[in-house]
Amino acid sequence: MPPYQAEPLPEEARVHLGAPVSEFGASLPERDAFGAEVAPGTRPLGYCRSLNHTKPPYSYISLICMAIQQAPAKKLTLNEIYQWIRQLFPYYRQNQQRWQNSIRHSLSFNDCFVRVPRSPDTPGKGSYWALHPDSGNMFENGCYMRRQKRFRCPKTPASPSADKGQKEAKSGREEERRKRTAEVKMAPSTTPPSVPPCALLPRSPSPPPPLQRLPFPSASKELQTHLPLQGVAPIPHLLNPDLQTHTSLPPQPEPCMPGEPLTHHPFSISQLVDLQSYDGPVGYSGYYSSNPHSHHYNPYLTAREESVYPGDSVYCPVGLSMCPVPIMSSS
DNA sequence: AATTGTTTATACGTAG
DNA sequence: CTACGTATAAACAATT
Ligand SMILES: [Mg+2]
Repeated sequence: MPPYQAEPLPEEARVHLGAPVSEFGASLPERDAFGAEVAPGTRPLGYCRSLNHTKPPYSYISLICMAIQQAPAKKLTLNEIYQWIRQLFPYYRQNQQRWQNSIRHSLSFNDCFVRVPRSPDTPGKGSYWALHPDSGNMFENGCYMRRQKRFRCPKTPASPSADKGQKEAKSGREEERRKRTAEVKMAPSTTPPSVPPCALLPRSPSPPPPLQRLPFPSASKELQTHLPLQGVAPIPHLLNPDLQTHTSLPPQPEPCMPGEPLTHHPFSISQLVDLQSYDGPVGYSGYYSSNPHSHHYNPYLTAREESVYPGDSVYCPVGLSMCPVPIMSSS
């Protein structure tokens, strides 16, 4: 038996099939791609793409950052991170063993995440995870899949003499690289349906990242404080109704209040909110560029792990990339 | 025992 | 091409 066997049937399935039985027991209001509440039975017919969630264009690192930053306390337990992600992105309702392992790995491996000892004697396992004070805004460039440089804890291990960086002299042969796309996954015969317009249309033509604050689906204190051991809705609402209305957005332009001293991590996820419950290639309001002479990491083109179920069509905007691409069109 | 956390190894795609 | 950032798997150790 495989190490991890996929959930028999993604809890998701049921949810989408009508029974609003969230994994939290309570009837969590279903959200559409834009975070709008979907009344039971009100779902548009074509909406039922239950198991066709494409992988959100965010690295685990960025997801974790978002989760942590939206938390009032700016710190979350592992499980809370899981929940936040799972809640927001239906895609992560599948293969949990897999991505959760990756999440753990990311937390440990990356210096930008630091472990914060748990409160005095709060019941529960594991400590909190927070962002390293100096990690800053790691995604300001708008590339959520790959940072230009990964934050390294300034601490130079061992002798501070530092001197030359004792780089990982790991040169060594990179070995064979063939295999590769040996067998090109024959797409589900059926030609991938043309990408839904919304998938390509920059929702907000607004140029780069205006750093509007756009609060995340805050788990509101309710969750935070009484984070139910298990079995209760941790994240009451993903979106503030008023926020969904794109009409009135920026409540506060500043991500941090004057009162908030030191370490603030402006994530500038700006329009990201629109991606809540990212359920397929909903319009990624951001930073795709078709700039020909610049190859940028395009998650849709390079998704390693299957982004969708076999047989399901996958919408993959092609020829686009993630990063803002220095388009100084102005010039 | 299960969850949480650390670590090693491999693979992939892009940046330079 | 190599270097780097990331994804994934897996083998543990630590904790509850
Ligand atoms: Mg760490």
